[in-house]
Amino acid sequence: MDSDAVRVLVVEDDAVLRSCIRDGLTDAGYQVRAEPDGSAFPALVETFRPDLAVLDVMLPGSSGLQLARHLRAHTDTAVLFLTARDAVADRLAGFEAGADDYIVKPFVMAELLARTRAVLRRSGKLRSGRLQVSDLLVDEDAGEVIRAGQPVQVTATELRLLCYLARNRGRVLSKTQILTQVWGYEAYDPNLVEAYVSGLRRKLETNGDRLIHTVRGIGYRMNQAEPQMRAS
Amino acid sequence: MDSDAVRVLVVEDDAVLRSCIRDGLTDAGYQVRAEPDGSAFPALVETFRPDLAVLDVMLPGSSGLQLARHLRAHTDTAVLFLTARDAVADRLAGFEAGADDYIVKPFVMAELLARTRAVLRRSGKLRSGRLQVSDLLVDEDAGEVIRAGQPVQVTATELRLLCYLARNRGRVLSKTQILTQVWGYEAYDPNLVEAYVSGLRRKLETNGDRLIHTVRGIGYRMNQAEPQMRAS
DNA sequence: CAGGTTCCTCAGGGAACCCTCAGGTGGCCG
DNA sequence: CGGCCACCTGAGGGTTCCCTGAGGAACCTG
Repeated sequence: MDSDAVRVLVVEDDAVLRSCIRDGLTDAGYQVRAEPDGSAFPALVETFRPDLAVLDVMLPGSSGLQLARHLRAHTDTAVLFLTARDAVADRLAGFEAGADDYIVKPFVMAELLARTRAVLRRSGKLRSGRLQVSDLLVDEDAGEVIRAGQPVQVTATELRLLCYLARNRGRVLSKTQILTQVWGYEAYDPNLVEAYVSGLRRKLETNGDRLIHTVRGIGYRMNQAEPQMRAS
Repeated sequence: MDSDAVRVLVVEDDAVLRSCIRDGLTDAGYQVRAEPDGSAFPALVETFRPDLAVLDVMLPGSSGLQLARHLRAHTDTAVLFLTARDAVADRLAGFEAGADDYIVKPFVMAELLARTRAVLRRSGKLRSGRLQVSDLLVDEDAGEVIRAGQPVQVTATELRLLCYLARNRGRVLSKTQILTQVWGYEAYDPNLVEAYVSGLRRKLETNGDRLIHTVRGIGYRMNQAEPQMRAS
């Protein structure tokens, strides 16, 4: 359900180790996809769009090095190798293929997590401002709003307001609150908020459903994401 | 040329190892400053402005961890620890202090260089290789820009700006950010950035499509041209 | 030293945006 | 059912922001 989470793609043929890594990364809050081999790799990269790939070097079928080169050529995905081969030449080959880090088995999960965090921090993948409410995606870093897959153009002020609402989704926000937090005003001009909510609604609620709810006499509220089946 | 080189600050108390590292990094083309301890550290950070710091953890006087925290708090300098302590807890403490990588002695110079390159590439400090955004190809080393197969001549400043935008594609960059990162200014003269964006657009957007998007009230953004195949 | 290129500043025009206002709309309560 | 009040929304003025051509200063280059 955390679709604003950082996505990690794991490719490891050892089943025990694979589920171990998956659980560890999942517990750390990442959205994880674990594969036993690289057969579906290019397609997965397209659809899953991982921020980080944790790759075993020795894989049935194709080498992890090939996968890394594919990532480096086509994407900005970070690469972390995970291997039993401890020779210096192997490590150099890994970095040559574009790795960001290289961990030798056996390892402890804590170090994998620490290195994962370090790599993600450096590559700017630890997203701060990226919020999702149902089919609305607000990317504050990119200054971009996407509704049902379609990008929507909003102004700077509209974006600030939308971010504030999305961050506090599920809570009712008074107009005074909104004014002080979004505009920094002390003054109280409720119509300013009303006007901007109106503008946002016109741009976002094209298919009729209500995103920003009016709570009469109190303020506005943006609903939580629909209660879907929580698999995890 | 040399003032353009990547700067590396080494702090290592062992004299033999220190000169060994210095020579290796120097031969690799870096501008190196080597210190036996952290006594002059804050001043050096100010004047030398290193892109990367290679720190020994065990130092006479202050710990390398303290130096790393100082860097992390005040600068964007990358940190690479270099230590004889091989316990997992030590490594975790290193990453906790904000390290980008952690190498255990003894090591071979080739691996230090490989990891150095990986860290610098990720932190955007390395003028490495080619950046590709849709049909735009930027070769920072050769100072070459190719758009739709046709070479485009750009000046040195235009190239730096273009690289910075391409490296941070997908996110909005404020003019202040651009000024400090591309020009190194503290001052705020937005028109300087506007003028150069204007020039780049004239040279690059000859076929009408927009490469550099202006996000009014916020800054500029170069889109990462990837097919939106996300089936929700 | 002359010529060319590059870097930066300046200022005018134009467009986008922010906010206000006023009339319209719809819910709530007597 | 009628009045009141809160909310909605289209229009417009003032302002800010952005683009771009022109030009001087500084820097190579021959």
